[in-house]
Amino acid sequence: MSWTDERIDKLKSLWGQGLTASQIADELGGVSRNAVIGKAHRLGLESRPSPVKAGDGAAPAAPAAAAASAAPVAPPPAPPRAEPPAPRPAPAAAAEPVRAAPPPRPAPTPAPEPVRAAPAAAPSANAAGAAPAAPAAGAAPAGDQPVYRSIGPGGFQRQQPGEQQAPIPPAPPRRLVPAKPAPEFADKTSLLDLSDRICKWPIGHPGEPDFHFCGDPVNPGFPYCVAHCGLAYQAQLPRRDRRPPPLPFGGPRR
DNA sequence: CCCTGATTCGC
DNA sequence: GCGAATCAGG
Repeated sequence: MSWTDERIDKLKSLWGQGLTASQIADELGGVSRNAVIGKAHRLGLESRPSPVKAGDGAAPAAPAAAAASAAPVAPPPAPPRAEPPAPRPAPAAAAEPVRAAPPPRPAPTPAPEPVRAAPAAAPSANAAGAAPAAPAAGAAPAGDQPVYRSIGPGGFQRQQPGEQQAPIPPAPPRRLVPAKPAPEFADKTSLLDLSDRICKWPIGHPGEPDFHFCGDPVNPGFPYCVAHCGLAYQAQLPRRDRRPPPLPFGGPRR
């Protein structure tokens, strides 16, 4: 396969839509993922966030590469690609990539505050109980008994060198109280209100004060109401048949 | 392991 | 110019 104008156009288009190189390669057929990437770069297409250099601008200077080519001439200090933070705003607006369109995932439950904290299972004896031999004031330990010094309400600390042990962490003086539903959410659909019959579409964001769920009756067979199904599900045609103007969502059930 | 994009380098 | 091989992070 060669890079005809058509194929190049398609590559540009798909690349611009955010499809991965693999997907584009599938779409085009006859080329490998590498070929797509190579071509894209040669075309000067805007690079996309790579898992390799995703993070901050920690420019990983001249990487391996040079290894193979036993470069006789020492490469100069070489400013490692002063690539600026690339303000890639992403087209987003119009052409939402049909495929990778991240539907506002039904937020996996916002973890409603751990009401019941750890059972405080067995931090093996907290303060009170296990402390070996509380030293009554001046109680002189007989013989080679280690000496303990109270370090507060949490426990004791050995004083003899060589016999060290992490002090027992004081138990948190907190009293755990069952969470009560904030009154201002009374009419909102909370996590606890979710069921098979009501729309679980999240409204707002977990952690925000007014986060709640849609709560409308579901589109039977779906976790969301009809309206939100429209947002959550988008028609996914077989690759071969996909065309730029994507069909409206809400296609027939599988 | 899988995936990803970037890069190199022989062709 | 092309793309397999390789790298490196998720």
